[in-house]
Amino acid sequence: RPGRRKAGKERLHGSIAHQLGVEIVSGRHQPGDILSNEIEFSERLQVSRSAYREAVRILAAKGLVESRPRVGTRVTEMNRWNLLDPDVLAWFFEAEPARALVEGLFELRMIVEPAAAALAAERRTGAQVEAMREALQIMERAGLKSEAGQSADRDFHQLVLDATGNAPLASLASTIGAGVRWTTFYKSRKHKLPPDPMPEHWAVFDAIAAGDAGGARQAMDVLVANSRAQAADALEDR
Amino acid sequence: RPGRRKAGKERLHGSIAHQLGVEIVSGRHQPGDILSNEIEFSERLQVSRSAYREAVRILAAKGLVESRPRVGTRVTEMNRWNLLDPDVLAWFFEAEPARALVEGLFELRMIVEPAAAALAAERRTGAQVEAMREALQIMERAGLKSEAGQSADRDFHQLVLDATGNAPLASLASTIGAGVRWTTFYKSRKHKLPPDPMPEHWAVFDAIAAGDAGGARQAMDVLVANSRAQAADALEDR
DNA sequence: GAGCGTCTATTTGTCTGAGTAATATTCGCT
DNA sequence: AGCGAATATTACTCAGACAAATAGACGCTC
Repeated sequence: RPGRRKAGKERLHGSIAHQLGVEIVSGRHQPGDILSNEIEFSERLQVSRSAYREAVRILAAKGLVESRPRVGTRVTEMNRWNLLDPDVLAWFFEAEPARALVEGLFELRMIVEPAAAALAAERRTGAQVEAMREALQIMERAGLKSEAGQSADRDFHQLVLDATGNAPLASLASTIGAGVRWTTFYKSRKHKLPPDPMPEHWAVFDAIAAGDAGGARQAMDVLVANSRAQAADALEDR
Repeated sequence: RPGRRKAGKERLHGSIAHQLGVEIVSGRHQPGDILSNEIEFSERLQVSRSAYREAVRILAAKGLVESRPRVGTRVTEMNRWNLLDPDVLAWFFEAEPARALVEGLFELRMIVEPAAAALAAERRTGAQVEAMREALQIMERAGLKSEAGQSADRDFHQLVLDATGNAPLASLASTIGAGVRWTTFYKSRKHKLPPDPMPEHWAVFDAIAAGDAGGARQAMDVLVANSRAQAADALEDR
């Protein structure tokens, strides 16, 4: 009972996976490193072997480690990691993520989200348009500093991706959502308060509502580019 | 010891996760369904509770199920699934994947790969160019019907993504690679033999080697579009 | 001395059975 | 009818044993 780390609502195996995951993505355990054997490791963590093993299964499912008899559990090469797994990404952001990763994620956003906005403009239903409007209104009222505002922001982007009717594309949302969360977090630490992002959001909305694919692409491009610029500023600061 | 399914080199927990994963993505277990409790399920499968539990941890790590005390293990809604997880995708393709999923994946390829090719053209190193050339030469010699040829095809696409220097983007490769594999599989079943894809591949290569971003984007666009068209044909057949 | 099969020790993998913790449901009380 | 406590069900955690796989050492053969 020595206060397991981050013991929120996570189970024991989950919190161990969490802890180990962070230690891996932050470089505390390098690729190629072999973790101590199950018995030793579980004893050091003061948990049963089963709990530890279930944690390892979780990490293995995300590509972070690989277990083999007689060898042990080895941290895999980074190119085998499932970087688009929501948990893995969250673990990256928990420890300070490498600059290259953040830039890579925004580059991916710049590729995917404008294209998604264009598809959404062509395929969105009326109900989806209304849901988007509502999200933006909440966002406008609550402001980006509040939890409700940030949540509405994420909802909006998720709604756009859902409106594409493309499940794999929408699946990127959780990934990208994590990036957005991180950005807004660091934004709030900056003295120079960021420009109001609402006009850009409404521009995206208007184009999607009007069924204007090209306009939606352009508007989303502007939106993500600004977000990216602010993240770049935040990266400068440290 | 009643011949576990797909008992290749997978461990017991892995093969159970595999089997259950396929049953879930193929709709045999619908979202919202609750799996029988651990004791009953593990007894039905004739395995220990630990093996079954580790399998469930794997599925939970990929977002397919969710376990809670007093409720059981429930299949989650599809929008929570990690569709970009290589295993999940492989499970989809093992059972016949829904038409919408295949189309969605190709749509995603059409968005991502041309953009990636453009980035690769700007950033590739000399060594990467040589590796790409080699892959295409192997592909040319071995032909697409052989395992070596298909492997070289995958290598080429992977190399292009690696050359972007963008890790999250490259992480999409395993996903997209799975799609490519599936396409070539069904292509080979079609009577009308598909057009020779080598010229398109060389066009992509030439543009990347020349550092021509726009040309690389265009060439990759053509390549993926053709692949998509062939997949569409294959979908027609069934 | 080189190559090849065998043997062994180490590690993960699997099994069993017990007890704990969390929580949806039920029941009784107000 | 609403609310609070008891209950039953389920996953969760633990402990200890045995099985299977395999990297590396060893010894044998030629």
